[in-house]
Amino acid sequence: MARKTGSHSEITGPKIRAEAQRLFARHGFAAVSMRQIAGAVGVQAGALYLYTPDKEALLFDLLKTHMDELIAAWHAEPGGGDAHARLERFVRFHIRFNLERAEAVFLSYMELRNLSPENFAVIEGLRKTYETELEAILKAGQDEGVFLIPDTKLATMAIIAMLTGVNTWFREGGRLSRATVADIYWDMVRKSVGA
Amino acid sequence: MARKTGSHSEITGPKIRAEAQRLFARHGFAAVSMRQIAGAVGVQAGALYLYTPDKEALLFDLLKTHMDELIAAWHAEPGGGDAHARLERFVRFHIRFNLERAEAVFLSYMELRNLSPENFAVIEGLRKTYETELEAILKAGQDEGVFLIPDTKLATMAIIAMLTGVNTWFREGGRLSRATVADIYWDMVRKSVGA
DNA sequence: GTCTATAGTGGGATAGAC
DNA sequence: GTCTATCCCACTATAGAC
Repeated sequence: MARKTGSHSEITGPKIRAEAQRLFARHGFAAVSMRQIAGAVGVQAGALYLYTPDKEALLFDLLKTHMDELIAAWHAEPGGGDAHARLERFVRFHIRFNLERAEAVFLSYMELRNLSPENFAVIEGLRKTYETELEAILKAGQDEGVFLIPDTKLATMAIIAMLTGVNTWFREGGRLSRATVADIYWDMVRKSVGA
Repeated sequence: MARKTGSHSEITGPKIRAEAQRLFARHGFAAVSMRQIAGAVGVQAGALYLYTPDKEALLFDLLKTHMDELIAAWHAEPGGGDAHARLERFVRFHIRFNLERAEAVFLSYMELRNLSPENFAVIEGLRKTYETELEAILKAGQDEGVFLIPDTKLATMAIIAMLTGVNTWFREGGRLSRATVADIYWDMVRKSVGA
């Protein structure tokens, strides 16, 4: 434990990603130096290049992992039920998952500009995949006659923006609990689609 | 017109702000250099310091001006009417104004981190002022009995996030016109507050 | 696997000529 | 009011010792 050098590849890799995520979210990708990340991890800057080919690849890894986990977590939720029940599950899932990973969510909205065009396209594709999950629910509800939605594409974007917005103001220990916030947002979403 | 040097203080100042806004919005504050801004304006980097004490002050000026103009433009809108009519005006105003100033809106959400604590507090105060305008409408509607809102603070944040989200996907010449988008969003907002 | 040292580049800001 | 030139510092990434 006291030694300063040695083999730590199984510890250092995840630690680099964790500290990079924290620093990028707090100060912005361009404003954070590799030296800062190395300092937070407890290694020298050069050592980072054993784990990532360059700074942008580190960012891409964070965003890609986040999007993959988001989609996997949604697929792991119980399915079935009518559109009304599925929409409620989506709303509660989205708020819960995003609040649990506030830093990663923040990054995945703010730092897309710093990706190469190829990497940008990958993340955008995953985002689209996730949005399509919500749109499918809205379309199903429209077909079943339980929702009244003028445009399902716009409703998809509107609902996701509204739900993701919770991350910008929610503070642990504030006036409302996560559960209460989710209840209230579900009430607004439900009404907005005419259910 | 052909001379390369001379006095242009009335042209150069606004040009610096315009190019800085464009570049900051496109690449991010930290990723844009003073040399880049100067190049876009057509002057040397040193000349920028006749117009701004430093890079951060340039950013603050852009954000402050935007927030002042947003609030002034809202106050210039016709007032009066019941809460239902005032909410509709707010929804249409917000979408229209934000689409007209997409770069400034983007900056005012993305680059707050790069302000000093004092300057950050100024912008946040102005944002709060604007949000309070919407909250007052929602409270009035709740009192008049025309809205059914579980929590006016949350509804305020939800509606603003939803409306501002239009900027992330709207493209001129796309499937829907601005007017149609505003109609659809107004429909969703109206329903979400139980009107 | 991590270190030290450094190459090479580019950053913000300033001084002084014109 | 703008220019050129420059100070000083920080950055990403790499080379080579241990």
